[in-house]
Amino acid sequence: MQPSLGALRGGGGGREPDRAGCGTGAGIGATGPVDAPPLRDKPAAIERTAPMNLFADIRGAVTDALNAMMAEGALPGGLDLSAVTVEPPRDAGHGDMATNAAMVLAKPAGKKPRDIAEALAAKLGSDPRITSTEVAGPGFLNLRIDPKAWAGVIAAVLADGPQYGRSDMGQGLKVNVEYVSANPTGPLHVGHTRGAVFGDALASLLDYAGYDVTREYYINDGGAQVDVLARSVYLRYLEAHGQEVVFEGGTYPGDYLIAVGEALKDKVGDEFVDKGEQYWLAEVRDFATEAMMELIREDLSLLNVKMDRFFSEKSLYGTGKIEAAIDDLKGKGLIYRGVLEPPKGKVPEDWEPREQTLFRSTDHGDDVDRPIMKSDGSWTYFAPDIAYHYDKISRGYDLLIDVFGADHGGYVKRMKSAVSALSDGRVPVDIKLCQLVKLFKNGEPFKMSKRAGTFITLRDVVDEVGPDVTRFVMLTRKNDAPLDFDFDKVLEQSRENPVFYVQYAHARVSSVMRKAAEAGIAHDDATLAATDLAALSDEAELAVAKKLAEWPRLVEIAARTNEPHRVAFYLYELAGDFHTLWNRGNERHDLRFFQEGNAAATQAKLALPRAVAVVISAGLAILGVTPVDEMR
RNA sequence: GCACCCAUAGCUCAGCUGGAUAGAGCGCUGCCCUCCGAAGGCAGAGGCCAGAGGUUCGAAUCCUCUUGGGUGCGCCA
Repeated sequence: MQPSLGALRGGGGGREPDRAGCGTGAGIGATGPVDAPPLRDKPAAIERTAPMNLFADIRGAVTDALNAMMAEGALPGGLDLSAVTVEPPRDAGHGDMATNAAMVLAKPAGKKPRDIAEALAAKLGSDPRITSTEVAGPGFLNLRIDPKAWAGVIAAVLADGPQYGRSDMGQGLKVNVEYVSANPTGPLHVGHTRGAVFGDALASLLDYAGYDVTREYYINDGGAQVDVLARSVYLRYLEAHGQEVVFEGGTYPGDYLIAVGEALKDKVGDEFVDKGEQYWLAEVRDFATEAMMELIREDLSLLNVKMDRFFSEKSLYGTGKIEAAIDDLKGKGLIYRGVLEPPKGKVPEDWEPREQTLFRSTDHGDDVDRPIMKSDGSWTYFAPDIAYHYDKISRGYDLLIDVFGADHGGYVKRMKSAVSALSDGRVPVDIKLCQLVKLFKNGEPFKMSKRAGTFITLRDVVDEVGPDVTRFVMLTRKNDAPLDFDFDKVLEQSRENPVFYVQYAHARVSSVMRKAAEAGIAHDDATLAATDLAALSDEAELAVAKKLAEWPRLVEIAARTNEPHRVAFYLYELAGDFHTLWNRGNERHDLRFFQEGNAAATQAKLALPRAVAVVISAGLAILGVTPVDEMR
């Protein structure tokens, strides 16, 4: 396929800061520290029976044993067990799981770690799932797990299906994820694409982890940039009436406004021609903004991003909402008239002391107080955003997440301080910054045209590589690390390309299942789950089963840190373990999934690859990627 | 000047509320297809985790400082 990136869609909106524009400039982003976990004493909104989570189960066995030791006096009572972990050891030679219990409890218990470990080992020895225990290193307790337990994991995956890995960690807490929030002045570009994919995957991840998630888009339709948009559309409108127009500084010359100008002509005829701005500005602004939002919704739908709510900044004006939010702060003594110090070192040329209305954000962790009103009496960008977050808080969210572009790093502290002040510190807000996306083609930097208003859009990218590849690749880096996106490499079919590698694993499973179907072997999940899985004993098979056992744990870690990229990396690892096993079948026919002429043995072997497919599908669903049944 | 982010193998990057001998891909060297898709797999070489202190039983991870790179810094959004 020959890429057709030459046909760039023009676009405005590249100049003014845009809260979601990951690509609007070079920038190392700041991600605020993850806030304290939300309150956990609320009743769960949704009753869920958590699916099997072997690591959590074994941790439960460990804490039960520790509690018993406390009850028997082997340990002092009232120890805090929250720091006790059960993890896969980095070195597989150390066993299947390891707990740090003895080490973290040594000091508070006033005992030697190895003594605690020995006693704990004795208690755990009676657990049928634990075949051996070993005290090692500074006080680790290494556990070996009965192969039957791993087989149980496979059966659980097949029984739970896509629900395997779901967590009740979120306890139904309400979380609002705000993302994209691009200015309604043009189509979405590559930078927005990353924010859109990241926010959407994060929302899905949190849902999977048991939170009650709302996906929300804040429309910046209240500021000066929509006036610029209106003037730009007006020029296109005049053009549609046959006039020669010039796009001077501050207007958007992008082609995408031509159709809007024509549509405006169709609607109002020549009513606005040669009229003063005061006559048409408000109406053209509304018309243009609505057209841009329509465009943006279409762009989002190309990526299968579906918002629960679009929140208009404009709706905060003239409705008393901004005033109400500011009044709330005023009531807390956080609004005052004052003069800010000039920035040290680099003083702007036109700087002069000026009294303005300020928010005492320093009381809530900011470095300087922030102006909320301009000298002409209108609000700054910050003021409606305060009101917007006040609205979110009043809607009862337990946790807020904002996904911004890296160029909004300087905005993080004031937003956090505003939410802290408005909610009296009750509602945590985590602000995730997406770094820029660097485009490449054939390994060469893909330069955007210098011509004003020309850049690569979301639509360009999705048209070129498709929504699945776009989404997966955007999640192959941490949000705060810059991302290289090579139009050729992301379509390459090699291990280097994680999208392919994961999809290939899924396709291989589908291939085997097709083969089983052709041979007339029953291979539904219930049948496979009921087979004798004890036959799975090879190292490579157990490695895959162990990786499947980690999935519920991985989900919780990823959700706790608000880092959906962890899901993508996990799937890559799972696919790798699976490919290893697959290839081992070349030499060891007994490790093949399809056992020639032996339906029962084949069924037992098929359980594992089928479970792999289930988890890959579940993981890809979080990322918003469709699994494939065959590679083409 | 201040704030925030980043620094891990030659290159691109993971690294779990602090855990044992720091991992993967690419590249390099040597292997594996009469057999479920070799678009794959196995093995090897390759590291003072930017530097220096500190906290800890234990630090790539937390704190302080330094160096290097990036971003932001009163009526832009």
